[in-house]
Amino acid sequence: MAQLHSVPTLQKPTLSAQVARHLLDLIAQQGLRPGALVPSEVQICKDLGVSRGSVREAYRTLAALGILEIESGRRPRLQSVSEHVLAQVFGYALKTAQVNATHVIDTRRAIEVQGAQLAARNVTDAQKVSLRGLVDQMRSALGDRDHSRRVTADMAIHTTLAEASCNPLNPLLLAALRAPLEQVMLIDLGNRRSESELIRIVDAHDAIVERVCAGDAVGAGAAMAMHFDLSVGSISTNEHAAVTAEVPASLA
Amino acid sequence: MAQLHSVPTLQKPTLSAQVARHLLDLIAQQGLRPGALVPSEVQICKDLGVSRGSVREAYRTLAALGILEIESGRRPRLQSVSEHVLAQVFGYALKTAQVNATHVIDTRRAIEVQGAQLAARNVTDAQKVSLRGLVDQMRSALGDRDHSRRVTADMAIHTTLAEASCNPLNPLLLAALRAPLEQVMLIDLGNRRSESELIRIVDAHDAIVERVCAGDAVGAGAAMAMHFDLSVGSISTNEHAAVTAEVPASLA
DNA sequence: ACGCCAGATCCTGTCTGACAGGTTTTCGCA
DNA sequence: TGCGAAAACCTGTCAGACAGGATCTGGCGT
Repeated sequence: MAQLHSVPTLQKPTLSAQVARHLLDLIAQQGLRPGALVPSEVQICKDLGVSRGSVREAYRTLAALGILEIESGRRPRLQSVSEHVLAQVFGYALKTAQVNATHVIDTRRAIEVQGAQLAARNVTDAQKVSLRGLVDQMRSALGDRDHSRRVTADMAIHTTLAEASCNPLNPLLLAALRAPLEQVMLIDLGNRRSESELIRIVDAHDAIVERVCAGDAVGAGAAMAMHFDLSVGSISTNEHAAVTAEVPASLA
Repeated sequence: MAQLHSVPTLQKPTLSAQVARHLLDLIAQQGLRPGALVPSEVQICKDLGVSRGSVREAYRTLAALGILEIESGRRPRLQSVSEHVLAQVFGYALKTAQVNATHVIDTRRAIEVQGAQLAARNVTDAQKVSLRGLVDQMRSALGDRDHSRRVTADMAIHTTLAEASCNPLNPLLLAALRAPLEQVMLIDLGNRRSESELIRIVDAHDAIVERVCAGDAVGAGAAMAMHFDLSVGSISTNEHAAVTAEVPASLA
């Protein structure tokens, strides 16, 4: 029954790790859902007979994993899984050069291409309206001096598509992969693009949304793949971009 | 300069959160890489003038995120990004019913289809040999009473393909999505399959490996997609499986 | 009887000081 | 010069204490 899966990164069953595992077992046992209250630190101290310091460290570990929401004065409660933790992990991997921006973008491509396919199957009417409105907004922002409005609409389209896929992992991973990229790539890509490039980008989004709204999964996936290959190609013209550029045709 | 990105899950800049951010800044400033040593707790205490308890909590947070490797008696050092943290997050999402097994498998499908495409481009000769050997091993294990040998080879094929994709995020996410599934789906799927199903599964892996070794990105992706749809369809025949089952043909 | 406010209670954030046990370094002795 | 033991360093854990925010409770006033 004592299943040692080593909660954080510790191999010797330290006390705080055991406390953390106890908490996780408690959650699983009682089938707690996000928002549920968990025992206070002092309560666990008395229950398990360990010092408050050890319990605090366990709580801290679970809070870092996005499992517990801890606020001063309040009972700790379970948190909905959020992108913050994943974003931190990916951000750390990027900052320490364990992965590079191309890897992250490639993974986003995989997620978003499949997400577009699923979105075409599951998109709601309200989401269709929202998506079309965002495309209009994007196009009308083409003349803006700064690109903030266009970029905002761009991101909102991707987010909405991820939500429409009805797989909560899609918006989660999208946000988690996007955030660290923005921190690393300080240069605003939009500012370096030519007018014709910007128009092509808007057209690409238009095509994606159109295919999604039409319920055309294959076309939506192909349009999303093409969008990525177009953008990646204009960011850096290394041989890798050329490699992935051949794939989208296969999706059509 | 004071960029408040809220390290863990705390909005009020608590002391320990500030310490954690200080550590991260230190890492970024000095361009530290995995394996590098970071200051000890006591050192940071003296440097920042905070109590050891607060510093400990910060270190604990970073350890939970897989950034620091902390062991008794040793100076803490930077860790290579590992799947453990991601697996914990996904496992928590699964256990609290924020996502279900289908979502996880769908995401794996997206990752692995693209991974197979990239693997076909980047696979090394040594990996080709290894992959072919694993397929042989899988086929020769068809007659085994228990399925452990076949399952082991199966997983090794997927892992090797992910590594061959030359995107470190692929093996990372594959492992992170696979581990929690194994904990949740206690029923050994292999034991419920018929002989003909098992043969089809081996053939599917054979086809994937063959396309990868031939450098056929499109075919490799299609074969991987077909493998997933075949397996998912036999796991549960809900309408969702039917939906995704139509996609693979488009990839061919 | 109802609503509001103040005190009591609970909980987290932080500090101080201390000791056990493991790891690394250093230094003296052979 | 080489090796072993002691010293220095580091994390793990404990106890007790106080500040401040959040919540609950009960009494007071209308």
